Amino acid sequence: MSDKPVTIHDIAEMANASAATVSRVLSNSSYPVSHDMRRKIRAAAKALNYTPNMLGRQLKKNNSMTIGVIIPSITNPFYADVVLGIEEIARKHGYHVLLCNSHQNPQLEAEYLQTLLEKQVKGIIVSSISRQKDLLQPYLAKGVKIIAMDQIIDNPDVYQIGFDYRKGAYMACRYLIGQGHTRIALVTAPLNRPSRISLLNGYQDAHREAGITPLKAWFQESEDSEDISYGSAFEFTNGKLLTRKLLHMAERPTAILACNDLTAAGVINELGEYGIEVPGQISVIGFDNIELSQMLTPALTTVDLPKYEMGRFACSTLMDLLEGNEIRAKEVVLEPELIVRKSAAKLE
Amino acid sequence: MSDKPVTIHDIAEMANASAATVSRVLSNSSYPVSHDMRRKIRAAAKALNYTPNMLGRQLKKNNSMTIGVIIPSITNPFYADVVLGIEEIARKHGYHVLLCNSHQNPQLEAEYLQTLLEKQVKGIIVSSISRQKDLLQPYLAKGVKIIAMDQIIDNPDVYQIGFDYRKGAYMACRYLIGQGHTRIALVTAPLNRPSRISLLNGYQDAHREAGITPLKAWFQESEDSEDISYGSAFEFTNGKLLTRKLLHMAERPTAILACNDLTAAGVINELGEYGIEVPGQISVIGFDNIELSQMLTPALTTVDLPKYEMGRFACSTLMDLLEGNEIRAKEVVLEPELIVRKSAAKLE
DNA sequence: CTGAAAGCGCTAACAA
DNA sequence: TTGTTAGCGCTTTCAG
Repeated sequence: MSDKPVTIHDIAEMANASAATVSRVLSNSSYPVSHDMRRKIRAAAKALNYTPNMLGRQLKKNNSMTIGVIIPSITNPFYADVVLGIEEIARKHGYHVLLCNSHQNPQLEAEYLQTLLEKQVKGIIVSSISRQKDLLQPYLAKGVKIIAMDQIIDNPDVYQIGFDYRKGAYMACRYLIGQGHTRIALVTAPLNRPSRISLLNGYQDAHREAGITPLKAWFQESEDSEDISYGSAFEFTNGKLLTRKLLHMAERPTAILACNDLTAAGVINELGEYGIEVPGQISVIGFDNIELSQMLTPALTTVDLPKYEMGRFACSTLMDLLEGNEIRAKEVVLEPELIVRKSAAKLE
Repeated sequence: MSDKPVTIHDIAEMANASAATVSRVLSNSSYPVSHDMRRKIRAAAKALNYTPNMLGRQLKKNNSMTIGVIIPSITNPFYADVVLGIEEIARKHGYHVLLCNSHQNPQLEAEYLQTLLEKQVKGIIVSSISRQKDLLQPYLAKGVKIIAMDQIIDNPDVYQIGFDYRKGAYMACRYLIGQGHTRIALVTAPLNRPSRISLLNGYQDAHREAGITPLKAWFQESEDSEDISYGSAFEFTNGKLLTRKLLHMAERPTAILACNDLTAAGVINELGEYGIEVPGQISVIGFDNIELSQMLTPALTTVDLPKYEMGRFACSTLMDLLEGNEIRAKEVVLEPELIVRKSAAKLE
């Protein structure tokens, strides 16, 4: 099989043209080429079963038409949604996406960043977990455009797009309080990200506003662990573990807010194992509104975050940046929305 | 910011060396270079904050060190797992993965195939949904190595790796029959893929062997639809719809086997809405063993398919192929395993 | 051990 | 309208 691959020179020869002319027609340049020549070249290309070598073009044009996307894990449906949005926009602009799973590993994240640069990527969308502030500086210095998604990065040259986690948690708690709940627990993964801290703030704000002081013990944070890498089962298990702690307390809460739907699934599951009815005895609210949430029994009341839209928005902004268009805003915050389903109810 | 990017020539100048020598040390060639020269070049590279341009190297070496992966949708956790496995192996070999979501769209699949080739990818792992048999032929002719995953492709030049769906369904039915069930329904997405047909065969084989003839109406296949693209909600809804049909029949089944866990989730959900207890009144068994299955209530009894392993295996084989190693087998079938949880029980 | 030179496949001045 | 030429950044003979 594979002989020497066909190049524009082969086509040139066959069509009695020069490589330049071939390039002009095959790359759809606006450069004038006679109709006849065009035809001959197209025919030759087809006859030889020609496939353009983008490496050549890209090297010449210094543009790989590829963007990099770094996320913690594609196994998390939250990110799968985001990536879908990114990809859609990228495709529309003729860009490809190099997807990198950092597996919550800062080392890996740094490595990927480097490789992306070597691959001549001109733009990167990243949901970073690195706490290292200046990790991105060398890349920015080289002119790479960077969009931070979901996780804010403290750097004036980085475009930011995220959700209002505070407001989401605030809305959820307000809702519960409105339903008569005064004993609301917060079950969350470690507060090692700004988003999680905002979430806690929303929880506190809603309580303060209502003049309620929740027990310290109702705030349950799972232990910080490095290798969360593999799958959503980790979050689920967290939800179970923390719920168990809650149930072993003298003063049980009547409602539980979880930092995400996966965790909420664990909460509900554990409550089930203790024979506690949801929402009859304890109400549960999740966060994210991934598709899982409607599949649970009872269907999960949760805070929707427009994940797909965030992906689209992040990528649109990046495209604007790369194409030299005007940018709307350097910092964008997307609004959450409370999705009322069946897992939270009025306190009797 | 971004001036002219730094090249090996800049380094050569600074280190009083030639570009050739710089290349040799920076690409870790085994070519002999004096220790002193090495040091100087390394120092210069660091001083100039040099980043190699892989496009140059790859064009020269005619090897993009990238493989392509085409799957229906990353939003389906089944594929997310597979991709994780692929990526792990690719990384180990210094390869990158260009991930493409075909969205069940044969047109898109064909486009991606083309782009991958243009990007000089030398190997592709594909879970194809195209029914067009000779789609891959031109690519194979150009020497691209292709691995078909999960969905068998009828082409002797394509390496195949898949699951024994027949056996999985057979095991599930055997189990149910062993539990006293004789009225087992099969709820499935359209039989437009070989895997689904195998699944039906397994279902039939188990029945035949037990001397049971299931009602025709217990086989419920959802309607063929083109744009399933977005998310797992589609499968879930399918499960609900088909279950509803089942429940409106005079002769209800006592057990339901679903073609995948997402569908099974829909089945359980719909049964719940009808006030039917699982597994008390109707048993349910899923397929795939995605993480969702342990989060459902009741925890789903299901047929595990080693997804992650399939990804690893597919990629290992591809790496062997690309590195010119001996290949173990052209066709590999991975074994399913029944995971007994709580959603199927003895018929009282 | 080091360097000069050619060239991977393509595009873009510049000439004709 | 077409062709010639000179690279994009890198590797790799082939000479020294």
